[in-house]
Amino acid sequence: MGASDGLCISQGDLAAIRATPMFCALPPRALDAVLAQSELQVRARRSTLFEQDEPATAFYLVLEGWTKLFRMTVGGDEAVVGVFSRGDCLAEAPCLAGGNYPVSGETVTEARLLAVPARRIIELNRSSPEIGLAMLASASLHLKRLVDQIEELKARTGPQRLADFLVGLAPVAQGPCTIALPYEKLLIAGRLGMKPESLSRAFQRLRAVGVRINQNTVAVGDVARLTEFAGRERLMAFKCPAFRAGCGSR
Amino acid sequence: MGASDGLCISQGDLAAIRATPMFCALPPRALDAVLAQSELQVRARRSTLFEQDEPATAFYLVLEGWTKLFRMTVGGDEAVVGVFSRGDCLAEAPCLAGGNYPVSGETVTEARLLAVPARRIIELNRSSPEIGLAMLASASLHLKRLVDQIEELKARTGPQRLADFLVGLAPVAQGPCTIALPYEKLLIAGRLGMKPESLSRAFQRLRAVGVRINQNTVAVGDVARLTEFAGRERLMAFKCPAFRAGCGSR
DNA sequence: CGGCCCGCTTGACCGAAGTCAAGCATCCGC
DNA sequence: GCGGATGCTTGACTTCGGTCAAGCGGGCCG
Repeated sequence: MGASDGLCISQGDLAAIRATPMFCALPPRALDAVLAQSELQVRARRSTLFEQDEPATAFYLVLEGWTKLFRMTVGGDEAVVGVFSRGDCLAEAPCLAGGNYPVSGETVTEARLLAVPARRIIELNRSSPEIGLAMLASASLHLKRLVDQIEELKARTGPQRLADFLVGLAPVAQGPCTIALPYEKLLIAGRLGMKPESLSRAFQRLRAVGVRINQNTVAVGDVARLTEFAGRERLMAFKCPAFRAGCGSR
Repeated sequence: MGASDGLCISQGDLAAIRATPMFCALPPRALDAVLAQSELQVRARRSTLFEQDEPATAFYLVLEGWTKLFRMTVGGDEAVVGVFSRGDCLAEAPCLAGGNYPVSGETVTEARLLAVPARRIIELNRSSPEIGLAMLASASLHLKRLVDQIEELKARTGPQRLADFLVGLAPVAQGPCTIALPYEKLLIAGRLGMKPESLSRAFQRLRAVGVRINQNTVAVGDVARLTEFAGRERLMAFKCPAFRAGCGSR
């Protein structure tokens, strides 16, 4: 809350900030003005950033660690809307639009964040209108991600969503690789819209397309094969004899 | 494409435009400037507005009729992302952010639309920065709607989603009412993330909470009861003996 | 009028995924 | 080391919802 605290941002963090869709188009003077208003926060795991339906007063840029956005459902379990890491921006749209947060936000690991107060940014918008467009660009990206998620939920099975998730994590586009799961399986399950039990079984099924799992390390035989599996038409994936054949112990 | 065509907008339409989250905060001079650049379109049913992955050059404001946003899946069927009517705004975020359309847009009935070219708006943003914030407000609303949809898909059954849909259409918050379905059942099914067959069955199940359907007219016994059903915890809805009892022919 | 197409409903069937319960490993404090 | 919490996996069972196929009713055209 201190006013002009000597906000000390490392060179590396600054580079990350500048790479953001939200800040990349900003002229340096405007960026400095934004940073001068912001606060660097270090948060423990499971720390609440904001809660759904609260008035949106600040948005966050993740510098290190992982955070999630989610909704509590009537049943008491949470519907995860997104999981974010370095360079991602949270809740900027409702914040600038002057509404309430449509979701709750929480850290899932220890995390370093940049908290940007809304009021000041709105004022800044008057003097440098690029800010408005930059935020719109960021919001537009979020819209796209949500649409992606809706499409996945509507048109793909659990194992396919998992395959897609792994492909997104893979360092190469084809050939073999190993992947370290970035956060707990419980959260991965939430992110993919299923229960932990289903995630377990989804991993089992992916053995048929060359995926081995051990603890939180995943070995992929061929990323291209995974990609193809993720995109294959619903159900066809399991009806096809070629895949059925690979299902036995091996 | 004619330049300064005598863009003739009725008083009623103008009122609708001013009621939009996107244009309501705009000073009259800026609004005039926007309208001067825009084009009034009358489209037949099933007319394509834009296609997914095309560069976004214009956004649309619906003045009359219905339009939908959707994605084609690999399997060939479409995942509906939203259905819009008078006063709703389509695709403004990617348009202003200078990206591609993340979805396809199409009219589902004959429709009257205002098409707003992107380039000119971006220029206008410089002289009146409120435009940026206004668009952000609109984008923020869309984000909220998408999150709502994700929550529904993840946490609710088909009949519950249908109940929620009907509640949104009902003119009262409690007591009996009748509702005319605004568009074809096929599209309703898509909007709710299910197949037409499942929609039929969902209507059947809602008989147990006092919903009767006849052609495209729905009679609701008590909207409050529907609302309660929509929010009830997953599965509980069908396990509860009180509801089971009402399931027989009656 | 008769034929046809289309949108919708119904029934039979099946696969996907949630629930419940048990089992197992790891990590932690005492 | 032990007891307990936590997170993950497995199995048996159930329900939801998709698929396929048939049937029905209305509108349209020849």
